[in-house]
Amino acid sequence: MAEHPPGSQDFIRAIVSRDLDAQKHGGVVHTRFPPEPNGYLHIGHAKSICLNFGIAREFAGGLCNLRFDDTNPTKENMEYVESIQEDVRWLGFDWEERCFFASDYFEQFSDYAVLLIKKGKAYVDSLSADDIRCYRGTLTEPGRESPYRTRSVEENLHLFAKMRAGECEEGAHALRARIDMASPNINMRDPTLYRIRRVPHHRTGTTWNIYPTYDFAHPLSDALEGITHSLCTLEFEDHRPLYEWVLNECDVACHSQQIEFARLNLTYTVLSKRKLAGLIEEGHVSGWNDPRLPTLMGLRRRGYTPEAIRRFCEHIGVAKRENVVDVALLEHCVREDLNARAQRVMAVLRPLRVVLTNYPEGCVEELTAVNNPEDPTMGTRTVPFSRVLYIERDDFREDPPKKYFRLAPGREVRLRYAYIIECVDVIKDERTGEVVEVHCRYDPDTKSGSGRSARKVKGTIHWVSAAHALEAEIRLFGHLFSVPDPDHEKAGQDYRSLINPNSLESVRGCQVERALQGAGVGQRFQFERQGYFCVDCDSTSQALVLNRIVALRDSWSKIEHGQTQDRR
RNA sequence: UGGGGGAUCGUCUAGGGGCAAGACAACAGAUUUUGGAUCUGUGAACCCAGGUUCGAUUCCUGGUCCCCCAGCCA
Repeated sequence: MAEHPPGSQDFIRAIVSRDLDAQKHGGVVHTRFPPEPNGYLHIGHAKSICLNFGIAREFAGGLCNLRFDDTNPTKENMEYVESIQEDVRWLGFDWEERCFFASDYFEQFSDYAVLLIKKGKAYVDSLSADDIRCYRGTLTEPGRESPYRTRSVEENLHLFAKMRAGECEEGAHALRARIDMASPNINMRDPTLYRIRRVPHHRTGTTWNIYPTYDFAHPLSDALEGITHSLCTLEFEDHRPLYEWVLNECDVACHSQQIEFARLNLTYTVLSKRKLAGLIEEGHVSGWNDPRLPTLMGLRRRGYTPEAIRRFCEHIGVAKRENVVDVALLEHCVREDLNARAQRVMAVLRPLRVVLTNYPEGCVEELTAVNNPEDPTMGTRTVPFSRVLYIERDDFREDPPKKYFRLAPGREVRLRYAYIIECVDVIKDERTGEVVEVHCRYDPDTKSGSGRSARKVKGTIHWVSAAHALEAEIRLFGHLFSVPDPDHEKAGQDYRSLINPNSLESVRGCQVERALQGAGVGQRFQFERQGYFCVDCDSTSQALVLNRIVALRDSWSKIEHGQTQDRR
């Protein structure tokens, strides 16, 4: 069921509801997600997937097909087909037995082309591509009719057969719709229906020498599959009259309705295939699954959950106006999801050695820690505690600023799940002045959960027992671009010049809690006070590697930044 | 200066002749053994000008600005 309250569904669902109520299309809704297998899916595609599959799921009897729009063999291949299938499945959608390919319909498309020729609605043009462009006119001037426009039906049939039989060179001819060269809509100025491409197709091999264009194949594919609502992005809006023309002239039984919506844009990233490919080719990122990329494989590797992405897609809605969604909303959605599900664990990214001078040497206590305070059914675990610990370097300041609640000389903090400690000494490197170790005294009466001490301290910090910790590499990601709208380059500016040079920081020598022992690739954790992390595919049993999915909200950093600004 | 779309808080999205709603973000407070989470609160918008109307963000007219289209790409 739609989770949208009545009266607040998006305009597409409103149309579907209305059509269903009116018993249009026999009272059913049937959508499709129609990617071209020429690249990998990104979060913008997720919006379309969630829309199409979501509508099918929400309305009784609804169905959604996966359909590969594989009409251009020069750009497409099976690797993309497989990765797209994997991504759609991962996102949580099921096309059941309805995975189709436009190439499945090539024979029927060809029959329809012949039908159009016979009706005098299509002709073989022998102008070159350049000439066709010249004849097309401009935005303000009408086009001119091709000299080949008046060929006889017989000649058109004959030439089309030759094209199909592979007897013509690429570019020698093209099949065009005979519509109106003076149309103010350029798409209606005798658009190309078929072109010659003498290259093997990833599914049909060398059986075809001609391939239909999107404008011809798409409406017919929809008709053949019984699609009721054909959802696409705004740039196809002025193709709609052509979509209608093809359906009408081919006299198909099913006449679906094309509805356009605005594609997704996200701050601090790019979503165009061209720009994403550029980032990879030029080595700005490591590949299509680089965790900084908004590709589904990148987000998956980073640790994003399908639930979070689906929730995000619900949040952003569907409308016709151009939009740029704040990436903070995406981040909010993962946090919301992972807060409820991720096991808590302590991990120190930048270790500072702490010695508890009054803690017995060689003693190890096993302390009880809660796995997820949001979900008691996740139980507890035990964490080893001993005389030498690591804490976060950030959690100690020799000269603490105002409102800093963590450790500093003479100050007290609680160690999470353990004791209150007081800093009694600071050991520095004599040459660099760097703090290398902190000496503290622990108060045995303040053991967590003992209830013996009513003492309150302002801060609680995480820690790890030096002797028991595991070492790990942890990758921190920032935005890929340093400006919120890298797509709107100022004049003379290239999006590449807006790349954030510090979008990846790899931190080695991190010390993580024993509980991470044996964690498998893809497993997610909350590192207390820090964020959500996911075991990367580079991780091995010998060398743990984790990605930071997203940091926890950090109100201290805001306070601190505010303080530094005030000091100006 | 052709055609097609669009314009509501900083962002995204609702609403539709009669109090402009929600989410994210921001800010403030409560709470807290995660400066997390949670809770409460605050600030924040109808592109402009006319017209119709008791009343217009909504309807009408005229502007302005933004996006898309001249692939044998999708």
